[in-house]
Amino acid sequence: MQAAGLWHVGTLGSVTDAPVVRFAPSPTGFLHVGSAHSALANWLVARQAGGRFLLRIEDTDAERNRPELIENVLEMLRWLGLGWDDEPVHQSDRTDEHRRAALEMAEAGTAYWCDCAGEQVQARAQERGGPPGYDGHCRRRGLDRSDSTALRFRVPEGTTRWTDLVRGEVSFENTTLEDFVLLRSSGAPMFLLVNALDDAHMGITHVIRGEDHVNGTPKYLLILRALSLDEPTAFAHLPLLVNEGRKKLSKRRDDVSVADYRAEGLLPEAMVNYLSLLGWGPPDGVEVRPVEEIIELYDLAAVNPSPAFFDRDKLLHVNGEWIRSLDPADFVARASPFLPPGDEPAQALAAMAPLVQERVKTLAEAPAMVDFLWMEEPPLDEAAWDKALVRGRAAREVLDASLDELGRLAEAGDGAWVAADVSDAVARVATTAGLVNAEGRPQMAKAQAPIRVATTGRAVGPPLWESLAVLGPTRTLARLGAARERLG
RNA sequence: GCCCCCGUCGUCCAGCGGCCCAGGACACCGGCCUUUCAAGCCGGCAACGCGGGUUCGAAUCCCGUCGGGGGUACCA
Repeated sequence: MQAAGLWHVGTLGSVTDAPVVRFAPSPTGFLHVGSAHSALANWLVARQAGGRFLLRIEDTDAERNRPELIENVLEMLRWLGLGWDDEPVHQSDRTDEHRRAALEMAEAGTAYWCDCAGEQVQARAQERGGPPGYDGHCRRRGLDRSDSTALRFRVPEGTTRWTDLVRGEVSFENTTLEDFVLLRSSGAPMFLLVNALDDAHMGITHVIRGEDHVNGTPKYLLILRALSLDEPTAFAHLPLLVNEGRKKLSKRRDDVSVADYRAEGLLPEAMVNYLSLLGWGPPDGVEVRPVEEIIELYDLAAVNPSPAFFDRDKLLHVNGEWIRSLDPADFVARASPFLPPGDEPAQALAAMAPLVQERVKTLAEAPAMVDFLWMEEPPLDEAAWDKALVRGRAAREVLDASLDELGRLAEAGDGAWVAADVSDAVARVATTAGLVNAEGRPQMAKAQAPIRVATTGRAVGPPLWESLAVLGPTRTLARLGAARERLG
């Protein structure tokens, strides 16, 4: 909340009191976690200060543009709960406007036409042994527009600086900036031009984006100044999200698709919560908390400028906490897309929900915890069978005694039984099978193992008494009998 | 190469000149609890890159150095 005052610093008056921010994805891939991180920061700032969070689709690259991906981006933002204001702006709709501004610069002399081919530029750079990049060859040639000329910005002398909310003062000597291209020879406007123009057009007050845009910022600023357009009141360059090799997260190497995380059973609350923790931490140290609180506490000025490792383990931990905090009915509803179709799986999960919630880190893990309840023959973990039934001590005795004790309980129970009675019966089984400790107490851990594998197919799972209570006497006894037979 | 940014436990975050022989979280290790597995609780391991300065006093300020990253397209 301390940061609230920041919105007013350097503004000219009451008009810009509430921040106007934007998320500007280019539809060249699925929304990835790095973009989501930026989108979240923008959204938080807008929601915190009663501002507006706008969307702009940067679709000016006709080559790589994949319109169908726009829908993925929007869907993921919706899933994350990062709702936007107004209709998304499509950059490609404003091309005429962009071109007009570029021509205006050509007219004013702040930009000039250049017919150098890329190879020529490179060759000259190599020849003079200097740094690669454009050398200003056409600066004074006074070329006219043609279908083989690109428009380049005439970088002025001086120093370009700005105050970054995350990084403090940042400055560039303009001599280190090359005369970059504004308009391709095809007439298509370039990213930097379009980006700056559209931000001005949309009245963006706070440009919040990844650190990879730092180097483009002086050019962005220079363009706005050449056109006498209003500059944003603040910039914030967020830390990059990196992989274990400390490299920027990339689509090729890393698991970055938000859609994939959703498919893995991450809760959007957990995703947003975890993302907020990269580069920032709440002042009170409470990490897992509702987004409403994060909105209140988030502060760009407190964001750590160094790169942050996207730690899957911690993400999963946060997700586990969120899953455990869910109301059981809500948990079942959210996990249902991960269940096989039909009423049975849903009912099985509902019957065991609280016990399952405590044991999974993702929704996708839930079905395997209760599949023995709806499957006629649950998949058998051979290693578990071998350990508990073949090599396990007194396995036959346990099964025999179980058939006996649980059979008696079933008869008394008239088709159903309760967990406490199952527990008592297994205690008697342990004693019968000789599984007792020095004090003569039944060793429940040992006794439950063969029964668990025989009835659920696995060595681990939810508490057995409750599991068998839901499974019911008929199926429990049938499976115990089958296991006994298989053992021989 | 050049430009820019960054540098506290393995990882994320706290620390903004004395409260720090550095705190929390994840991971890891041990213990307790316990019908398995989890969860929970208790405990442990583990960091201020290095060198100079400034100061009575530096993780905190300055300089340098080393290291890492990002950018350097008629991609966005």
